[in-house]
Amino acid sequence: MRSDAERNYARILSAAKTIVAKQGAQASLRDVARRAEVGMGTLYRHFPTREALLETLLRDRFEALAAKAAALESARDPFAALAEWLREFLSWTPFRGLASALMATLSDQESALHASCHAMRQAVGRLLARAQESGQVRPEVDSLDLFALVNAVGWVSEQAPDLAARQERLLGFVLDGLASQQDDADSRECR
Amino acid sequence: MRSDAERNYARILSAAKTIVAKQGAQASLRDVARRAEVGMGTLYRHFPTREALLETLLRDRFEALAAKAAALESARDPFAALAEWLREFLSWTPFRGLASALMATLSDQESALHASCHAMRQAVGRLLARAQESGQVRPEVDSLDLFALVNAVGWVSEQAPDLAARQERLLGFVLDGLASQQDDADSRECR
DNA sequence: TTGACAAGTGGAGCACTGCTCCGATTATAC
DNA sequence: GTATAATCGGAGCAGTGCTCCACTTGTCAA
Repeated sequence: MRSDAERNYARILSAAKTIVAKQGAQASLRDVARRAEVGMGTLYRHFPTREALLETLLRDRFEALAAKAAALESARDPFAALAEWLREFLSWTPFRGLASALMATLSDQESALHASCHAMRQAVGRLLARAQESGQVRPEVDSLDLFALVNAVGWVSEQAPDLAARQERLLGFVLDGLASQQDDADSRECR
Repeated sequence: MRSDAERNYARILSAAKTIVAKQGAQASLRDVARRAEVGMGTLYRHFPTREALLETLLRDRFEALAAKAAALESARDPFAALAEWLREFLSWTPFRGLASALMATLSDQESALHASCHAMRQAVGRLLARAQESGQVRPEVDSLDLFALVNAVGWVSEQAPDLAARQERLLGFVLDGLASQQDDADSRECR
């Protein structure tokens, strides 16, 4: 890559990081270009779609989360490991619209983000399987359920500050819902 | 109201219903005006904000849901009543972006939608309280938790058709998470 | 050191958006 | 039939995503 191209690439990424953090995933790309002191053409040359830009911003973190999941696979308590990973996942909210972007990549195989978080999803899938094998999580839960619900909690947190403050609590409810249940609806009534 | 104004009001609402169902809450208002065969000025005269338009589209349904909640207050099994209401709530997905719009109204007291669904939220709050009094739902859950989680499930369903197909299932997990828990994390490990 | 030239740049331009404004129109009351 | 206030419609403004291409510039062989 030519040296000026490399410089611009870095400038764009840096500008995008700031602006996306402030305005969310729907930030104006013109604003990004402006802040990077670069033309629209240059921005689109380096990042042909908005998603490509977001993917580059997120890639490192996805890899780190995948690694974290891999490390937790050997933890003593599989359920606690799963819970820890989910908390870690949710603790990092770089911008509004992340949850939505992540859900969109599930069905869009072409998307840059799809490939980028595939490894992460696989790794957390193994965490889930371990928790199920140990009998701590309901067997009918699959990793799509898990991913959808944790993103749902993330989405709620994006909606308002007072909801973000409840994130831990909501995740707790969801985790309890995924955990193996001793009672069914009928026996619950008898308590 | 002048007769031509009344006619245009109805035309706009009818057009909005169709277009919002197709394009979601972010539908182009120009499209709505075009379909209603009305100028932009006319549309904005009747509905000064996009929210005002959505609110009018939703109002009837909110009232019906509030009534349904009120009716369920005398049900025999409070938990089943709550579950039934939540299922009813989720069964009606008039357009993409509804969940987000509803969450936004929570913090925005000025919004037309805020007033419009206040009664509904109060009614379902009473359903929740009954289920808690009967010991079927954890006492620490409040109606904001409930509203947030049910909207989160609704949001997930908006993201992809195969996720919409899991709506019942996801709601089930969430409901089990809100239900009174017999076991804590330690005892779960022993099973 | 100097061209040659591909690689890279930047911004004008198009079609769209939300929203405002105001001259033209029209339903209605007298 | 006319006065007039209510209503209408679309031009216009500032913004958006994205494309296109004339121009500039870094690189490298001569």
